[in-house]
Amino acid sequence: MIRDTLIDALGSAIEAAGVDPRPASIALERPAHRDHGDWSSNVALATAKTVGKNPRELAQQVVAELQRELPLHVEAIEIAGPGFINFRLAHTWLHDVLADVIATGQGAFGRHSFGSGTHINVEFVSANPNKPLHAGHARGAVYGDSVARLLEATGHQVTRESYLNDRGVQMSLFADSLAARKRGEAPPDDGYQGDYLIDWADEMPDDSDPLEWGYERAVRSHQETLARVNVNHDVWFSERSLVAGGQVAESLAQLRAREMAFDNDDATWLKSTVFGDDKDRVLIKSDGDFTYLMPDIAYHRDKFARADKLINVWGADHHGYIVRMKAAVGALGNDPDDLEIIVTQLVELNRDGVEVRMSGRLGDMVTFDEVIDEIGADAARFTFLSQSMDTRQSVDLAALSAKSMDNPVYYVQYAHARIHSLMRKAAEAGFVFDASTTTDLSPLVAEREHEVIRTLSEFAEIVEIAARERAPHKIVNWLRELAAAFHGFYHDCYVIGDGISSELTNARLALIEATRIGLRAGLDLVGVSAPEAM
RNA sequence: GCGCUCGUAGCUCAAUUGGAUAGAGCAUCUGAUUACGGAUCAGAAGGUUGGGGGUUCAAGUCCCUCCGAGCGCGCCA
Repeated sequence: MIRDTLIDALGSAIEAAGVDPRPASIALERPAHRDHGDWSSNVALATAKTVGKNPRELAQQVVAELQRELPLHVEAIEIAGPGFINFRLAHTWLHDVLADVIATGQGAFGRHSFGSGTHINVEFVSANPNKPLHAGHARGAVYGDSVARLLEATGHQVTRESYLNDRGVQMSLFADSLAARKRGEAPPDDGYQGDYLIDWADEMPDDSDPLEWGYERAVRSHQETLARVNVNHDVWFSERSLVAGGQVAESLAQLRAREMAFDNDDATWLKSTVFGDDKDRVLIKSDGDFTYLMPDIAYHRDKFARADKLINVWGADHHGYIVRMKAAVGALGNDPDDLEIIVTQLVELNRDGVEVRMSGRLGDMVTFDEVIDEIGADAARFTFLSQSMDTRQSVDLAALSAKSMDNPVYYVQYAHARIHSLMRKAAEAGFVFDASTTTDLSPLVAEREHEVIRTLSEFAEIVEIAARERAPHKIVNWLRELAAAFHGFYHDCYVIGDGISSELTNARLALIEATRIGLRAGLDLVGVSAPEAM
């Protein structure tokens, strides 16, 4: 890769220039502005101080060494600003990139292996199994799944998991509410009021246990909804199974053995303050019941027995529990850093500028299914993944339901469909791209063509960063850039036609094939379909 | 009151984790096609990155302090 070539060259030049001490690492990045070349390094700036030299002077020395024998593809090296070293590359670089994309192929493009040997459990959704998923679950669901996709693409072994809170007061209330509906009565005042229970009661056979039947019905509802947006969990983990299997008791015994649990005021407490929590937390109440925390601890203990690292995707309203959950993990003897808790900020849903409620006890909520019905699975995934989970997201359903400019997913999918259309046209004209034969890429000299390849060249790096930072929105942004570069190319550069030589047609077919690979690979990572026609 | 997450163009959001002149889309205005799908392309305009101070070669990014927003703060789950 060109990146390694340049870093190696810089390293050698720094050594030859007699820099001492030598920098621990050499940064190489893509400048924000094209004027600053294709690649840039701030190594002179970063090193100057410790060496006691002026940054530009140091850059001069390094560049003088580099000039002795220019690295492959390098056309010019310049010093700019306070001491940046900028590399300007020949077109041959991009031709190599393009050939490499095609040789790599769709299945492997942008993939890495640095996660090999690490098993990560990604827990997400984990909604209470007593009502349909609501719109507020959507963001976390597609986010968790795309993080899992990114982890898989970087070599990790991944388990997608959802936790079921299937015991306790809420489940009894749920069963009572369902039973009441079955009798044609209103649910208890503190029960579940939503109309969905009327439908479920209708479906329920007369001789069924409302709790067991309702529980299974709710889980099935979650699974069916998630499947519509390409989310399929490997494990649906039952809280009841932990209690029944004795793992809660074992976990408590383990905490006691480690002197991380103690009795006080007729209750049993976790020493979470040892791990930075504000106060110790109750595990067993004075009435003898568990708090929610105790089974959660047993659950995380179980997950750690099955995976190396845990990722929990939580909604913003749960951020207050992060410290105590990590403390609990530490108390069990695991490294708290091996439990990564990601909080997704809320989504504000609007319809024509008016806010709609996403959840509510009375059942006046917008369900996840309704969102999918309204805007489609692809738009739902693309939209909810399009920005960082750190900030609150504002979404207008009316704008997204229209196949319009407000909806970037079509812009990207349209690029993919256009490529297939082009290939069909090319085939009619007798041109069929064949990846197994070498194509002469030297006719690709237009800036529009280079922009497409330059964007493709960034993909592998973007995938790595997106995976490490758990940031699928970076893939979404890259897809928009690639689509934009392609549409620009498409507009200015004809692939087939009277004035186009067969050599140029073949080279451009290679370009659009590589673009197709890129679009497909990126869309796969965010779980959005890549249609061949729209 | 305390804590967490934030505050970037009229709107919705980026910004390679400290890099060079803060970028896209939408909306607004102006243009482009006798050929491959106009769900397209090009251009213009739009900013004191909430305010103030600090750190350094360099700050939207780090620190302090105000202002504002969302969400939490139970022997509920």
